[in-house]
Amino acid sequence: MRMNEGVEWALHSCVNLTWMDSGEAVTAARLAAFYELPTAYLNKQLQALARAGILTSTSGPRGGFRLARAPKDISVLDVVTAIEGPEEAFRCEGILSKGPNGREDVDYRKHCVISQSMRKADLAWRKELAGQTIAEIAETVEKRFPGTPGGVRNRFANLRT
Amino acid sequence: MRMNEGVEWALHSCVNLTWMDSGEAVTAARLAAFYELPTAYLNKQLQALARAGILTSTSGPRGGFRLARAPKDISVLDVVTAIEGPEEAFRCEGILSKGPNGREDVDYRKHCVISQSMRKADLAWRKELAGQTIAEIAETVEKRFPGTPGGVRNRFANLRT
DNA sequence: GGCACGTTACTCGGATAACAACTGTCCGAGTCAAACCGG
DNA sequence: CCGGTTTGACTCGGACAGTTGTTATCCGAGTAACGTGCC
Repeated sequence: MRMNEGVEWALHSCVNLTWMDSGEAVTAARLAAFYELPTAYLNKQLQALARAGILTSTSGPRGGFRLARAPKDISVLDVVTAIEGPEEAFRCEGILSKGPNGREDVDYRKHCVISQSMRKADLAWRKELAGQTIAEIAETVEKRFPGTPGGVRNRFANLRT
Repeated sequence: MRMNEGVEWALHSCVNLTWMDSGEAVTAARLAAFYELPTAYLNKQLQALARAGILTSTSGPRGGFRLARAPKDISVLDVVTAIEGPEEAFRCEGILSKGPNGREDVDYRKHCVISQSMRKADLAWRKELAGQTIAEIAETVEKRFPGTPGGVRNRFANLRT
């Protein structure tokens, strides 16, 4: 049960985009170079964020990605879901239907006690992620390292893509 | 981020073992036949549970698996961890070390705000799983379907491996 | 000088390979039970 | 009849393939800016 590496990249990229002057797009190449990541693959993740409505993408010169809405309206769960997909980690295949008194027409994802238990944990996880926003993360970073926003803008400006 | 299928199998098998007369071992073949699962692969998962100290295994005739301790002392998290391993789903690779002011000697798994946020959610998930025991699950099933324990013992007895 | 147009370079986007992990299978080492043999 | 021994079958355990999902890469469609020429 490993989470996609792209989740970490996407979260960091979203936080970095928070600090850009609004209206200024950043290309996938620059976002990748920022952390020395593979450009094309990060682009793939950014596409997923764009499809999910978290980013907007612009083609051509001066194009790139920018946040589609205010950072306070983007939860960590939004980003995770955009990359990982909406389905939960635990897969109830309903093996009870093969057991004694098992029925094919029963949705064991809803009725199986074990499935319920796992779902409960999954909901707790999602709730925690939904309670955190990109804005809060950016704020916390700014408090601990006040020079960060400027440093990030500076790096993007001087990056040799 | 998909969880191993073996987690579902392992949980159901543990609950079924709860209902066996203590001291009576059940072979991997029977546990697998119960839900029409691939025997050898389930055996692999049961081995993991044995390594984790959740089950004890016995070789030879009349051998098989049995619970290593009381069901109330086996949490769902124990089973999940035995199959999936102890590491958390989100992998912080510490990409901040490649960014501006990044340091190689800093453990970003501890200091990165994003990593902390993901870890917080992971802990909530684990806490939820740790709060559920195999005994509680078995109890809930017994309350809803009182005939289950007897039915399970019966099926194991009559199973043509 | 201003505007329209063609060119050009740049960017995303999806289609395509390489790799790793999960899934599934097989056969051997060890073990326990039963059968057998001798006393 | 009883105990020790041998045999044999049974079970787990780890080593070995097949399949799916993740990681990485490449090239084309579209686009916006720029330069050019015309009015």
